[in-house]
Amino acid sequence: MDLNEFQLQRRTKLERLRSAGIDPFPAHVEPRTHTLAALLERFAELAASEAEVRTHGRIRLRRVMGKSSFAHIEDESGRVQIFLSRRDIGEENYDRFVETSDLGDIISVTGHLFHTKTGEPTIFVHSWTMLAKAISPLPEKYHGLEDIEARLRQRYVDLIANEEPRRVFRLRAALIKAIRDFLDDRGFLEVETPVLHPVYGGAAARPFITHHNQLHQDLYLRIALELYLKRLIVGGYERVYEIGRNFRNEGVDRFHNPEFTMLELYQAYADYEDMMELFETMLAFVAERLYNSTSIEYQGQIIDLTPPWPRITMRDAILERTGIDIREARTLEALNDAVRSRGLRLDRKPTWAKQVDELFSEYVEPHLIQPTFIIDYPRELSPLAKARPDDPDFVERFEAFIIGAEMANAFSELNDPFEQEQRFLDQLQAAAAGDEEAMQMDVDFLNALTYGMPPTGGLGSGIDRLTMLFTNQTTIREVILFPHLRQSHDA
RNA sequence: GGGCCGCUAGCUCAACUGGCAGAGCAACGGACUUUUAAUCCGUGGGUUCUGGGUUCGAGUCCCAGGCGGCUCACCA
Repeated sequence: MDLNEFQLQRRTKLERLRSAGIDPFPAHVEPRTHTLAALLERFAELAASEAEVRTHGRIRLRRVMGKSSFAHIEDESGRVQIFLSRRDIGEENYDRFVETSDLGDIISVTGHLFHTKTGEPTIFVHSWTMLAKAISPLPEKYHGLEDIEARLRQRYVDLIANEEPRRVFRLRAALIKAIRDFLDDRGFLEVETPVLHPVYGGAAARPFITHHNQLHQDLYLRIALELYLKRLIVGGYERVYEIGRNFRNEGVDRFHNPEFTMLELYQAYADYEDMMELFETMLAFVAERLYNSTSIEYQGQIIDLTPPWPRITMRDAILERTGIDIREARTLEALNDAVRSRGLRLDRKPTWAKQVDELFSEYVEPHLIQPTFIIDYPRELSPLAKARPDDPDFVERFEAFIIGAEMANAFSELNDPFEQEQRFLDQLQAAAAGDEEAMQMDVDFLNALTYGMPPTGGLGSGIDRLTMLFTNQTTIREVILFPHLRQSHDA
């Protein structure tokens, strides 16, 4: 380790402790009688009895004033002031505090509780010990750590210095627990399926490739959970879900990280309408759990998650925003003509369905701030979804949008093995034509369907984006503890 | 990947059209037994992201590269 000036100073203090026979990283810790929050909660009672308490924490503020000192120590639960007096604690103990402790050190104190004359609840320290000497200095006590790159590369420092990320990641955990509770109560079984896939599928995305040395086999990190969960529906579990990491070899931006957490769930004897009911109910449940309300605030706007949410067909949504009826303009040429005649600016896509998707992304999606279900997608975009009986160019699929971002994707699952085979063949053709995100043929999945999969509704939802919504964050990296960054040269 | 912007002390930030690299916090030394981002006096601390170039002189201008942010493209 190369130590800078500050670290060398602290190491000298550490050595001073050692030569006084004190281990700056002791193996044994006397258990605390209270966390800091618990001390504050029971302060009146504890102060009145003058009971001796023991508690631990990191020194966050330190004010040495000659023969007495104040400091604030912090643990996960909170922050409390401590007071040390040279007369009361003993010269050796006191001087050791002044000479060897620093901001950032983790210490243990015993003492009784009292109010200072300004009324602050304070621990009157009887004794203190070092639990872990901090060698590196903390960021500035008032501004904390603000440099975004430093915050992400050294999240541990960010979490010490800044309250906001601590709040966000507690809420993230509460959100995931709320989802589990909701699904468990509805009779869903939580399962775990492979991360390493011999064939990737279930989504349109490019995979990460890895290799099993012993088996001489290339494997893909999963891009979706879908195809294994549906195998379980074939197997007879009627309600399954998995919350797990997906990996997609795509760009990184404020809505995308190469690895991200996905919820997927499948329910037998259900369709996409049931999935809409489930999703809107689930998010309202989460909001109630986290905020005691089905309305939440996001970036200054009130987002009302109260069910039911509006359902708009993709056709109507596009018609409303652009005046183009995709049921009229049914070919790529006709669609391009319509786009051109209205003077809309749009990238050219190779197929009708992709052009429809482009039109939607460009002109509709950014406007979907309040929760909205967009339903009935072009079949080509959805190779795993069941076609609408009344119009087989469209499928029974919806995506849920909130704050202009896709929060869920769901369909009535295609369970006809022959049609599924044809859809895979269409994908292979697209791949041959240069579509890098086209799906692979999954022969074993087709085999599973030949044993009969009940009519099933399936839904996927990005946990990271839900967390953004529920923690009022504008970028995904603020809701992922260690988001992906390019390798730094000083790392 | 393209465009634009940024990178200065441990942290938060200054430094005019090129002219001695600074402040606050933190640190170190001193004063101080009820402070609250303690206060007061003093001191030290720099690969100005890296490497080239222009210039008497570069944090500042030019070229190349690194990392980050925003944005466009792709994706959830």
